[in-house]
Amino acid sequence: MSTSQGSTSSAGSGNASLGARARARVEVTAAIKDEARRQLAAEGAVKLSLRAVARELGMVSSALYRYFPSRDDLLTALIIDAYDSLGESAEAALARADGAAPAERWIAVCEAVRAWALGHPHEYALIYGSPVPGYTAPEETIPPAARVGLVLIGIVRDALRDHGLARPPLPAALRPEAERMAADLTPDLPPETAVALVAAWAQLYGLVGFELFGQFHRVVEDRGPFFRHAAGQLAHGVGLVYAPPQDPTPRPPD
Amino acid sequence: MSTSQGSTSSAGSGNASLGARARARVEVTAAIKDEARRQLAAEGAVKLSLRAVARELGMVSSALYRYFPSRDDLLTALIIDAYDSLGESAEAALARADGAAPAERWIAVCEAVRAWALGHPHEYALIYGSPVPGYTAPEETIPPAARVGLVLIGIVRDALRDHGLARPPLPAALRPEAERMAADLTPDLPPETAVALVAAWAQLYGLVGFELFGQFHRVVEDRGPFFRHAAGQLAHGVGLVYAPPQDPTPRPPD
DNA sequence: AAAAAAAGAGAGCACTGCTCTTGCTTTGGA
DNA sequence: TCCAAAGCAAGAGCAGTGCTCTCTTTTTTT
Repeated sequence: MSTSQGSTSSAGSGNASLGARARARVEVTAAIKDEARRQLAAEGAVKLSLRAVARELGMVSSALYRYFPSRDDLLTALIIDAYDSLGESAEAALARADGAAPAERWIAVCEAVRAWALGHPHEYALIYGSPVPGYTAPEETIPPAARVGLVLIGIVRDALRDHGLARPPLPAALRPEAERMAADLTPDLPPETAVALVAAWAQLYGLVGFELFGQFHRVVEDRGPFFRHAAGQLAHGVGLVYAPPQDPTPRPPD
Repeated sequence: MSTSQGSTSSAGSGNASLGARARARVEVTAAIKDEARRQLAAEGAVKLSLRAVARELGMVSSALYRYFPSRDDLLTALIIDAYDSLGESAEAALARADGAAPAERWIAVCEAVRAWALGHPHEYALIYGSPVPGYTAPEETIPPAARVGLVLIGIVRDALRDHGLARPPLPAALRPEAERMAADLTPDLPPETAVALVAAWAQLYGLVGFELFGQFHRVVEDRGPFFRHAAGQLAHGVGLVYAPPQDPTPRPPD
């Protein structure tokens, strides 16, 4: 679960070749991020206070600005780490499900996302909840944010190769956009699948968010089985089910 | 779109029978809410400042505490209004789609939710985004929060009565919970439908949230048709499609 | 060894939510 | 009608925030 999340994030690698000052810098930077992550996990992004972080680290608040030019930059660093941690969880789940049927692999990844979200609620809220107003995600968050999506795409790609895919029909109004999406995201997948995949991707976060943010309170109680079932339906929606392995390109049903 | 949203929310009704003081109170209360809503729409919940609201209204900040005992209480009032405004939009859309096929009515409501969200992004974030940490939604937000859900349930209920419903199979592990959910939420709908409905409900907010919070940036460009298609797939998922009108209780397919 | 770059410390600014005390005005009962 | 009680506005003040300056110390580079 907490694969790369804890402790001295990027400091562990080879910093022996660095001077004392540079080494201290990466260590202090990591310490700031760790303490900030602690406060984030404990109290949430809104209550994350630069002054409190500095206080906890025994430094004065202004010194912290040598490492992060603003509170938003600190948050951005945490966002990137959170995306990476979540992506790593998803990738690990996929690796563990190696060899399973496509729908099972899909469900495994969905459940990994859910588990990560339940284990890191405030970090999940930071990356998939309402963005802090006035804060616009900078470019460098985009690649880590894409990791889970890439995992899902990979599952579908493999399924197409190994088992074939059901292809839900597409309304005419959506066809141009669908082809654009397919070309941009998944060059080797049919447009119908690209659309279904993106929709399922978004819907997955609807399920997770509703559970996490309390919308299922007194509505869904036994949430594990419910989620698993819903994730299976999502898999079905992208065409991931029970297509005969011997027919690599089945015609769309109906 | 902005049906009950603007201006003097609860003040418009009959307050002629009230004394001058009481009348002033409802007026000031409404003015505070209106100005707060303005700031919320402009800057988001985090930047909503009691002092700024008071300043704008020409009063001193401490005076505002006579009307709302804390910032959270003001936010709660705004949350309730937002839920009601969204619910009203959904209900109005349903009314406009009167007579249409069940799936079309479903899509109309989904599109109303999306339109409201796009028109009131910060208010949407307030109610469906990450809750402000440390803030737990009080009881009085629950009924207004349920309005959209009730609209969706109504559509499905009508569809079952008038056209019949496809009933997706349910895994055994989910059956007890499904029956509990059906009994609590939709006494006249089958458990399979209750589960599918709740899942679709959550997934709808995944679609809306991803669009609103920028996750579709450079992924989905022509979002209107995409959303309409996805909403139609959700309708399909709850069994809302093309069942022969002459057979009121069809057996589940498969 | 001298110059330059980096880092920490502290004071200070403008802002926040919230509390407390001090007066003023409206209200309802005697 | 008078008067106490309640409601309300104002101001000062507390503890906290992000952030920016200046000044001093430490480390690195030339």
